[in-house]
Amino acid sequence: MNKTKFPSETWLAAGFRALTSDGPTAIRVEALARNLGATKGSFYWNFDDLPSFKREMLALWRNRVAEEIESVSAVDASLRLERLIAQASGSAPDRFGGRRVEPAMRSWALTDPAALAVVNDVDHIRLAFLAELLGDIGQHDPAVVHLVYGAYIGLTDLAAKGAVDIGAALDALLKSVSIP
Amino acid sequence: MNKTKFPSETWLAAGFRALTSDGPTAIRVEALARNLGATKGSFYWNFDDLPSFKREMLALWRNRVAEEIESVSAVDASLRLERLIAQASGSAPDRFGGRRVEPAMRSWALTDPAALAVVNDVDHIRLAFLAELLGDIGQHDPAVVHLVYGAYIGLTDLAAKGAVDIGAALDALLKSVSIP
DNA sequence: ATGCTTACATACGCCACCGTATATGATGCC
DNA sequence: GGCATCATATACGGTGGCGTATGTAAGCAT
Repeated sequence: MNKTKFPSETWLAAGFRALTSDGPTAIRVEALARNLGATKGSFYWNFDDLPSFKREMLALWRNRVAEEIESVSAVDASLRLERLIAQASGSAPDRFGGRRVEPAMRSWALTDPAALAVVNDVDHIRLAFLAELLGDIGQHDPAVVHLVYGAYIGLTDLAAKGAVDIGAALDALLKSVSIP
Repeated sequence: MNKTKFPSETWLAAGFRALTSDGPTAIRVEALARNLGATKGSFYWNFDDLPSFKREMLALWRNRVAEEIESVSAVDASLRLERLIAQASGSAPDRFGGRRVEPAMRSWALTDPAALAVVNDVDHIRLAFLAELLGDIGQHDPAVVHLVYGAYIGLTDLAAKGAVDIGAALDALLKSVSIP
């Protein structure tokens, strides 16, 4: 049997569930403890305090995004764009709450400077990679890079409420901006 | 001199300032009162309670969006798209917090069912209008309509943090999807 | 078996907030 | 000038959350 009933990963997963379902302010020690059937004692054993816990959540997400980009840049150059779209529109390999994480993180960034810093970091990582990919197919206009990324962000928001197919829309977009 | 020191519009404006700067949970009676130099007494004179106050905020925004659409649909058909872009990218005629209202509202909708209903309503209004405009220029693909709207949403989010020119990106998009 | 450490649980003080109940100053009316 | 009503202020009880301090049960070491 396991030694520890509530390891830090369990707490972090509960944090992401709270974030995606009820927003950043739902990340509260006692609420998480109730949901897990634990108490605050375990939380304060695993983490210094609530801000520290949030920092770990943000770092976790940032690393996951970086790994996703890495995994795409590892495939053959001619397949990267398709792969990127598949990853953006598919059921993301997201351990904590699926596609709803992206809107929740951006929402978080609107009010929390630490979250804003991480989201800005993530934006730079993805924009740089996207600029490279679009450059490879002859598209060098920075406005177009921003456009594609903006469309991705907006579509993840609309898709979180259903009724929008990210893949179809992004396909239409890339067909438009590519220079074949 | 004015008769009332803190009419309901003053409270609502403070509500929008709180929403755009610190998120929906910053809409709190005592915090608003502090910011205005008033006390809770005035708030509970003007509004039944906090949920009622939030309902008024949501209704106000919904009506403002509807008026914006109306104003665009009133101009000559050939100018509507340009006008729409100008309105989307320019310093919006927004009485409460400028362009930051849009991301804040969508953020609010992630956690509050009443806000979600209003945002969905607004989405339908704007998507219907956009489908009509794009149809006028021969673009009938629903995925493209979603794409353009998704780009608008995502770009308002990116623009709220600076570093992105909505107008340029939307211009590039419409150049791509139009069928001249 | 005794003691130390780990991983939690429980109990407490504190503060922020909501909503209500009550008080107070100003304004218009007669 | 007396009086009602308006608009706001003040005072209060109750809730829920944070962080800390303390309790406790199980594992391992010697």
